[in-house]
Amino acid sequence: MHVTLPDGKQLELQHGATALDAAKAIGPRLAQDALAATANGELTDLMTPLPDEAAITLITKKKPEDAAPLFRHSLGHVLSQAVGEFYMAKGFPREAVKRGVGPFIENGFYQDFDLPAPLSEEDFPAIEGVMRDILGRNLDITRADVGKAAALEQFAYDPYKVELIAGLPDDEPITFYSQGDYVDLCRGPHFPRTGALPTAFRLMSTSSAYWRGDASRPTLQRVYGVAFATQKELDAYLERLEEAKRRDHRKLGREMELFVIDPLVGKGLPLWLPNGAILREELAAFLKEQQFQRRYQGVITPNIGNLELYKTSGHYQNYSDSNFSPITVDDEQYMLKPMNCPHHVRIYASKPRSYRDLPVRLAEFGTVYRYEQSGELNGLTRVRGFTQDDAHIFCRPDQLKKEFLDVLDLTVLVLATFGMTDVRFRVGTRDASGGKYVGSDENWEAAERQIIEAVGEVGLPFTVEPGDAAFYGPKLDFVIKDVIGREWQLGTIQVDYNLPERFDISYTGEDGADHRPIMIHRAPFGSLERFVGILIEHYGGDFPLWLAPRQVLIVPIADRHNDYARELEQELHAAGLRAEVDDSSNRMNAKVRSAELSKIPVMLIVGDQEQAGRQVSVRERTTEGTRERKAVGFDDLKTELLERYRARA
RNA sequence: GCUUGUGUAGCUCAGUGGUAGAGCACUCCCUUGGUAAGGGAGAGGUCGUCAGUUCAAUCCUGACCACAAGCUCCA
Repeated sequence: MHVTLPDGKQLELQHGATALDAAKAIGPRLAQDALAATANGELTDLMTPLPDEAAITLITKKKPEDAAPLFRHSLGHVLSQAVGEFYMAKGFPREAVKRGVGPFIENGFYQDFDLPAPLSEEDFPAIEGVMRDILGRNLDITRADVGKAAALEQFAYDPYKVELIAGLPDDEPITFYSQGDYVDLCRGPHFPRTGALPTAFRLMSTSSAYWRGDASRPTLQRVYGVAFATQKELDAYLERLEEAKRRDHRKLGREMELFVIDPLVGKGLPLWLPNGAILREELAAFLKEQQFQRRYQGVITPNIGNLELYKTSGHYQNYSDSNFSPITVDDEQYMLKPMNCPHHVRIYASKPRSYRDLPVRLAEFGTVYRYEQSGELNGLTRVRGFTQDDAHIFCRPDQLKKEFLDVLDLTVLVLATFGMTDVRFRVGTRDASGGKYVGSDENWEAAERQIIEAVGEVGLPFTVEPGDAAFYGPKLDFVIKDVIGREWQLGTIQVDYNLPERFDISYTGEDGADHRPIMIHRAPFGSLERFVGILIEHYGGDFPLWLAPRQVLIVPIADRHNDYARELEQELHAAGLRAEVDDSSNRMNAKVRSAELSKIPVMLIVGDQEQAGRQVSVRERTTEGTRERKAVGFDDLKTELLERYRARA
């Protein structure tokens, strides 16, 4: 076989040779330092046979981070081994610990266990201790091919492994990786020995995980760990987690009095406090202005609807699990509205439509209710009652592309307005097998094709995810990462040929005949709840002036300046700015501190000097830090603030 | 819904088998201070809920409720 090295040098090795063989052929020193390799661009380990034509690079202890997935995976095995030893030390037999899967993940690894007694996070220091001990033993990690029968015999005690092995093809060898007396079914790749693994790891949490992700199968206990090549990287990662905690919208939401979730009202049903309501209203006003310019028309629809409506739309049948149960009134059944679309369709159908009327763009901040599983609820980002910035565009086929592009343009504008750059565009299409979709194949294909075309035309990077479509049509979602890397879907655009058909809506064409309109569903924010939640974390509570619930705080230095301060407050308020006076008996330093902690963007400090010349001393929070200006004319400042407010800066 | 945790004053958290404490916030008094904490006093708690064990439970046990992390799910 043929191996090409990064410098272009060629090696001729025996068939089945490994990266270690290649390293040995180059030199004994390299063979000693090598930890992993890439073959034709893919990470591999030192013990797996190379392909017959391989361009390889060797990864040594100088740059272990290049092989992070490998050491994370190996540390997962070390965890698995350590947990086994931990339970044996408690007197359980070796076979008592059964294991699900244990892959590497973004910053670390996890391992699923079926344990004889639950593991708690208090056990982590002890288990980490065993792990470090295993690293200290410097066990060789070896790879072996075994036959299926032997594999089944080896893991006869472990039903999970048996199931995994049984699912593997009969004729291909099954690989095991071992270190010391620990053996696991594994495809690899791994580090060559436990002593080479980084010690910068930490066990983070446990959780339940369904065997094979299936809620009807047994629950396993999953242990998560993070691991990095160096302690410095681990520390930086932990610091990021701390930062995420500081920015957590649930914490800031309470501190800044934006919202509360009151169990007496109901879980997943947030109450917007005055400060939060301001945020929400500012966002709504921003979008309404845009929609007005783009010729949308506002509509308002009720929060419940007749069950027949949702049977016609298909929401009732297709999403029975996530609807609130119907309410019976006078022999009729009603349901809390899970979607605004059916209502908007009926508004479209409320009068005959001509091709001249199209497109019809109906917009509503519509509140919907969905029964989310209790474990899914999360602050504002996952709730049971929320308001979508919804709109439905009914258009002719020849208008579809232009309309879609306009919606895309609006969404890009929204994201840009908030400086959201780490956004992923995801095209959700049907998956071939699924039966939950309504409508004809040709409609689906046309819709999917047009979304992909339009997105391509705008030049946005996107991924296509089969199976991610709505039941009535494919969609384009905007997905943003929060501070700790969790992804949240924000806006969505969906092309729908099916609801118009289900509701049998039409327009009269130029030819005098009836034609079927196409619907676009769109929500640039997605939901106001989730968007505000993400926005709080995005800004860390430091909102720009236009969004800040408390914009200006006037700080009188002594009581004798209170009247002047109140006078300024009156004027700012009359001009439409959210201003307050801190007339408490605190010292001015304390007032400044308290305003800073409240993240109020503009502070006006007034004392004798300012009062004499109708001036203010300005202290502002900016992304670059504190900015101070002394002796600023109040009227100029007011004009400046108003301009910034109107410009949404 | 599942697993592991957590639940004590508005917030952040101590604490004990003999019915509770701090800091901040709040109220009042003193202080009138020039860009991140002036001083003092006071008020505030059914120790998540309901059962059980006990002479006695905030503490131990159980169930429930809520919350957190993750899993599953997300029109």
